[in-house]
Amino acid sequence: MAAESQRKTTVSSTVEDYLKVVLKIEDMKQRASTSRVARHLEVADATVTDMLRKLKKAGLLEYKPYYGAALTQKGRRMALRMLRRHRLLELFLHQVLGYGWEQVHQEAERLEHAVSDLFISRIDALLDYPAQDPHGETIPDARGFRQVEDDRCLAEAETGSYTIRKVTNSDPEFLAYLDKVGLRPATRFSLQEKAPFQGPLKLLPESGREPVYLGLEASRSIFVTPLKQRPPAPAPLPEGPASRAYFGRAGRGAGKEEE
Amino acid sequence: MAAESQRKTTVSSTVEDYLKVVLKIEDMKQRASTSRVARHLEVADATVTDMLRKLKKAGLLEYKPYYGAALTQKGRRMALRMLRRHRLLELFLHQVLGYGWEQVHQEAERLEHAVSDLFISRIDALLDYPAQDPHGETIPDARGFRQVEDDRCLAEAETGSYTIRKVTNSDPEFLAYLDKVGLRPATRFSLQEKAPFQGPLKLLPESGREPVYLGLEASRSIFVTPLKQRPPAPAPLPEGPASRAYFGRAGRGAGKEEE
DNA sequence: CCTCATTTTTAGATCAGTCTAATAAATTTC
DNA sequence: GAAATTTATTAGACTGATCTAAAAATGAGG
Repeated sequence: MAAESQRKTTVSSTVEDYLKVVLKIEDMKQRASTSRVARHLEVADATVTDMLRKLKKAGLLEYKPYYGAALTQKGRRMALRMLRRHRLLELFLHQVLGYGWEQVHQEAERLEHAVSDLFISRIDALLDYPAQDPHGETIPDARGFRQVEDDRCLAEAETGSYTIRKVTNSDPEFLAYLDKVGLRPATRFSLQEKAPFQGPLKLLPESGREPVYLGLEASRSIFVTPLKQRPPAPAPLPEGPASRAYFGRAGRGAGKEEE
Repeated sequence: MAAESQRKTTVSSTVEDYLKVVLKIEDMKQRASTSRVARHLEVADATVTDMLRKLKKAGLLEYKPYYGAALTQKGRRMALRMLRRHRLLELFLHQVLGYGWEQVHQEAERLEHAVSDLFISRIDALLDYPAQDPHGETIPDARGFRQVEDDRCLAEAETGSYTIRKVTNSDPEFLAYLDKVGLRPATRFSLQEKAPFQGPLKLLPESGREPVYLGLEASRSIFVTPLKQRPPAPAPLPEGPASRAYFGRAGRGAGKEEE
């Protein structure tokens, strides 16, 4: 092994949160500027400046004053580890403890800093090595690899038939609402109309009762895959809020790997 | 509701640890002196002095300088809440995630500060409202009541037949050893000899192969109930390290309630 | 290329929890 | 009951994470 390789640095849960946020911002193809990081973490800008300098010193990210931060290999590894923990925990809470999908985020947010690697590997096995969390987000594998999917944002979709792949919004109110109107990962629906000028979208969920009207802003956090005529198989996604049973499912979809 | 009743004070996990330790010391019928608390928490005495004064100010305990601390109602309620969380978590880790009984303590120690009340009530239900943790310790109920058992310490027992009720020691090495020689809660054994002058005890576990020799010190953390001739029913205690199934068991033994 | 608004950093402070070293109270021993 | 020992408290300092207010850099528009 080379000189300065994988020493298992242990960091505070605060540092873990900073790394997670920088990863999230980079994933959105944005620059991880001081103020952006501060907004996500709800702390003062000055606090972030200090912290970024500290994280740079620790080799977890690069930092250029007045510009912003970018994760290093090491920082990225740690951030992905947290992402994996978070999502596995969310799925565990949903599947084993019957949490609603609007409840899982908050609890996972605290647990991800507290559980051991053993805990994570046990729930991973218990859940049969799942690939998605209850919001449809990809769970990075133990080495930090993630499937890269090409799903598109509902806000940019044409009218037509789709399956919901993931919902990237952790606001409990919003998620509870989607759940109520029957929109969750793996749900099929048709997008019937898009009103112009930021107008609402009209969707018809497959279990087709009432049409659902959704604001443009809301539609930005819903990602879909187009349905190519007669869908071949039900989309592979865990489901059912209070199902206590463990569920199984192996194999991954097609797609590239990242990281 | 009266004026200054149950306002839900939220405290740091450090405070939770102090309260737990004071409860533990009081349970051992000892005075919660500064140094004793410091020893349990592995911090400097001076730190404890400060903290006890702070906890007194918060109404969580009484504190007399140069004497020590005693929990108030409020402090006791919080300490029992932590005890319940800790023990439920231990059992959960053992029963659902297949942790060995020597592994559960350390993980629960971190989780008890991180999980929500919802988490606790879900695992409580999942485990079917259990009364003992994997070490045989009583789990306080949601209101903070505990069964008071009259079991005696093996160190003070006469030769004869016993059932192991609980093991009050969280040292993984020690627990792994007991497990190896087949001594766990609910195990029946006969105490065959006690060597004089702090000498070892000779026990024969019911699944009687080899006799086991145990130092006097070790025997202090093992609590037993005498076996009255032909035992009527197997002792009620969850068991088996990697049993993934949920287990059920209702009802409580005879015994007084406390707190 | 100069000015103004925005963004970022610096400076200085606070808070919780901890430490060590020095002092003081309590207890034990002779 | 005075001296010695043990136990506890005070004093002063540090660390990590945060804040506010003031100063400085960036970059956009004229």
